[in-house]
Amino acid sequence: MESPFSNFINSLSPINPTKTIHVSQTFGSLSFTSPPSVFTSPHVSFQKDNKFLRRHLVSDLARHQLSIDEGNKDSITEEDGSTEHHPESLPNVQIRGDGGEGSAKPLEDASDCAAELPRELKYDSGSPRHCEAVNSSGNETRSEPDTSVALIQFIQEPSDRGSFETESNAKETNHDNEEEGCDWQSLISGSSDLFIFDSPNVTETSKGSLPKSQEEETNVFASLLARFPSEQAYDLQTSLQVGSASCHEAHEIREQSTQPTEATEMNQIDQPSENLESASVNELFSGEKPGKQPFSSIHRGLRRRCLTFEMPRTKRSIDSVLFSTSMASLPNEENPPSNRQPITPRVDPAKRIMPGIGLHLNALAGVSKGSGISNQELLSTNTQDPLTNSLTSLREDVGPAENIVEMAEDSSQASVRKFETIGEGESSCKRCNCKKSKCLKLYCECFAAGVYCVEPCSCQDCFNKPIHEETVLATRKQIESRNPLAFAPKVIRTADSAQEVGEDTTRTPASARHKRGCNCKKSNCLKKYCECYQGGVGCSINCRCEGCKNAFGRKDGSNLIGTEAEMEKIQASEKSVQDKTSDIHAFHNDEGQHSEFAIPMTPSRLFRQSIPVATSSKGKPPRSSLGMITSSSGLHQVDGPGRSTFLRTLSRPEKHFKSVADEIPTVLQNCSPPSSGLKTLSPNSKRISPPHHANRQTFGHRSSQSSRKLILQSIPAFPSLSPRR
DNA sequence: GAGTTTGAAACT
DNA sequence: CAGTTTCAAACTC
Repeated sequence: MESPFSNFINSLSPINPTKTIHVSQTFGSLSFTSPPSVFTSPHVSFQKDNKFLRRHLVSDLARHQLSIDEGNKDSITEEDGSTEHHPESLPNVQIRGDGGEGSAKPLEDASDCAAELPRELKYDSGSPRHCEAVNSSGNETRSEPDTSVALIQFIQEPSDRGSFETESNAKETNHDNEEEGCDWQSLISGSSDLFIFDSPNVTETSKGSLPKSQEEETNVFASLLARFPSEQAYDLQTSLQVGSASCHEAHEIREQSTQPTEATEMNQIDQPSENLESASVNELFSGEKPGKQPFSSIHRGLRRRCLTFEMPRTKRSIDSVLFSTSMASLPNEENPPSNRQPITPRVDPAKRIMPGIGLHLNALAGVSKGSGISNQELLSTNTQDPLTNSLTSLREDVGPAENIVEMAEDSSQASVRKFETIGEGESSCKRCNCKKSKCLKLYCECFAAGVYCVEPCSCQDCFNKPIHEETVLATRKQIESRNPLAFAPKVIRTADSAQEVGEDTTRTPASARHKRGCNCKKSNCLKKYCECYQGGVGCSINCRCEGCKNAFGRKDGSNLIGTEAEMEKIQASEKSVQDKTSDIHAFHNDEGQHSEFAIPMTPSRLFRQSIPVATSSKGKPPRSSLGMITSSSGLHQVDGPGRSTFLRTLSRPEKHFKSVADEIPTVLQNCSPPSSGLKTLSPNSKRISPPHHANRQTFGHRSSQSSRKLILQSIPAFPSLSPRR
């Protein structure tokens, strides 16, 4: 850190030093601690994200801001310009492309970030995944340096789209940076992977930063932002804006979250790398801007730990995510997925494996275990593009902090994401304790979340490891063949919820619901035995539970959604047993606030939150009628069990039905005529009938409706649901 | 930490 | 598709 850069920084602004400190921490944390698989996968823990956290935070913030300030990109850019941090990322870029221009400032500003970026780039390049990503992307297959180059290109693109410095140049710049940041490197040396993750982010930041050459920077950013999907732009902006602050926060977060070991750096790295590879690389290289979106997605992906096998899919997922996430439709992204062969990505199992676990997402994770990720991957691989996309998007949603923000997107997309945030909530990093399932069945939380088992797991005869990638994939496929949604997020949040949640990521939207619903008989849905409760969502029509007292919302429609629900939840969490009485109390507690959301959340809650998001993305929201109903209605009514007679898929009535509907993005639902059919069809014929109204009613937040609309609009991209089934 | 409870997943 | 078994998490002590 003592490098001349630090000196510059110091001279420039008092703030910088602090940044540098943070940075150092982050690096250290990164290098030393490997966050657990953060991503969507349940395993993923917030902590895991250390590195990710930054980005995520930033991204999340950015997302939020974006959502809020969609129109204010310019302002953001301005902020970026104001904030010196952004420049940090730029420095690398500047050095590369600008030649003389921005170099000075960027360097200065970059002291922290810049150093990181170059490093990241370097490392990234080194990571096998990067190479893979590059390859997969179809861009030039490049050695490690190539990857860095690619990153650089990204950066440059924003600034200088047409003019890319030669890769060699980029490399040179990188080297320069590296040299300068030797300290960093030394610190980081061990955690190349981590950097890789960062790299995507970095690239983003760098993009934003690149243009920075002071005055130009703002303009450039604005243009860039405009180009980029709001989210991405946001991320960039946020990164820039947040600048030191973000860095600090991120660092802090990391520190807090940093789990020393869980997610090995490899894992984290892999995921991010995957994301990067799939999204960033492909898009960036191939296209240009799409890349940015990918980044956002990437961030999400990063969080999640994706199984390596999923890698290819992850790309898709990412793409899908991008779609979902990016308000603007990204035809490119869509195409890429198709073009990109999810499978190909796997190309180097060794790489994936080696670096760590592949991510498929979270995202995550997520999903958690994002959940989703694996699902996404699987799905994607399987073929059902639309579904997979949705799923992937869902997974992406999973991202922890992002979850909330993303919720809307996710829900809209019905795809994946969010959850995984949950995964984060999972933050605890899921760990399984499987003894007989070999971690190849859904019994295994890790497997179900699409995450590889890690050290913390105390499983026996575990096959859910990169080493057994093939087995894992094959098993997944089998399971998916049975139930395409098997790996999809279980909890779905509707767009409404997402919007509702809006800024408060922590809140569990009333609209969020468990896809399948629970079947609790003895726990009264007041314990984690209940998947709904565990997911932090209320029971819905889909639930067949008996004596439901779910603090998050009862199946019968007694909506506790608001404060009451929170109260109950809290009480329940405190002491599940006393729940009955507590429930009543909870109801009484009607404070407008939903403490739940506000509440820091127990891990479970966090997890839930994140999860719901992810899930939300996947499916429920989509169900036009059903989804709506379920989400919203869940609360209100209906009788139970949502077993619908749903026509379609339901061999097993509800599940398939639900899953399908859930999976279907809200957009699709809306768009698709079938929705109407679905509504009528709802598995629980009972429930369905009133879909629309019920839904609306049920939705705690009316605003949510508007939000949905928005989401829907944004979502356009989702593939048709039909394909799968 | 061991044992029990619970409900999802898997199987028939 | 319903019923049963298997399984592992959640919970209790």
